[in-house]
Amino acid sequence: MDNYIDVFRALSDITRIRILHLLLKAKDELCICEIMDSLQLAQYNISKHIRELKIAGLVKERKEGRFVFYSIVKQKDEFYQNVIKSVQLINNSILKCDKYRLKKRLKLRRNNKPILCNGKCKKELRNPL
Amino acid sequence: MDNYIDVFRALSDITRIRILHLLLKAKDELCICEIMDSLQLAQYNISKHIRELKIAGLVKERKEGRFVFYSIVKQKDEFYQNVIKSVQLINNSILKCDKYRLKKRLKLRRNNKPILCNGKCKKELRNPL
DNA sequence: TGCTTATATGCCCATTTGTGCATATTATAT
DNA sequence: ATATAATATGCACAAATGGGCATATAAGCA
Repeated sequence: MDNYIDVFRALSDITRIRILHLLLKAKDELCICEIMDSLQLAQYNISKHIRELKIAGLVKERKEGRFVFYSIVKQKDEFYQNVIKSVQLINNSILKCDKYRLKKRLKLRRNNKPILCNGKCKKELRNPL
Repeated sequence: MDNYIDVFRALSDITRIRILHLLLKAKDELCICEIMDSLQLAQYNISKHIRELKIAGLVKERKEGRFVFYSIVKQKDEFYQNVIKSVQLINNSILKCDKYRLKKRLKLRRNNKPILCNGKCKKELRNPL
């Protein structure tokens, strides 16, 4: 972890903090569609922000079928761990709402896989809130 | 400390990290002229960056005569303390050089006050390296 | 093969950011 | 008063940033 500036820059955006909080809360992998529904933001937006989190070394991906699952990178580096802890200490109403929507969204999983929103599944299903 | 984004943004610049490291290393107040000589950057540059650190709540000032002394804000807030710790964990050669120059610069103090560079004191004195 | 869904990316544009330069402000000393 | 030194700030400009939009890519399914 020698890209200190990149890490801080990645954290200097509210959307990226929201994404990290979701991933920390889930303690698991999330896919883009689940994140976008939880944050109620456009897909391309989430995708671009996650890319920056990956570049900063904060998030990693795992591809499975048509899905890409993202999760927090676990590092031994003390700097990294401190930074993650700082992120976890952030607390405000927006983050709470995000987590509430995530909870609802995760209930739509089947076999621990995100639902396929084929055809009739539009916004009604995606945004249970 | 609810301006999380501002704090991370303030830390996402190498010059500001260098300034914070000097202040942490000095464990004391430093004035602009000492910082600019240590970092070998223009005065207006340091001044502007310090302003952002102040806005983020990371640095405070104390005016005394023609000097303005800057120092790290001591906060009880856990988020803030974690962030400062993260900054302290950063370590690279640039920061080492800065601290070396600071050490030399501080030796020029008289009565624990920065030297006044009146007249003949030009770059020769200011940049002992 | 063709269709649908999940994700990524390229382009445009408005805003922000960092730096250089000049100059303003404030305080001190002569 | 005036000159000098320490610090702050306004302006210009190039570069980076984030969002919106359209579209590309890739995988699964009918």
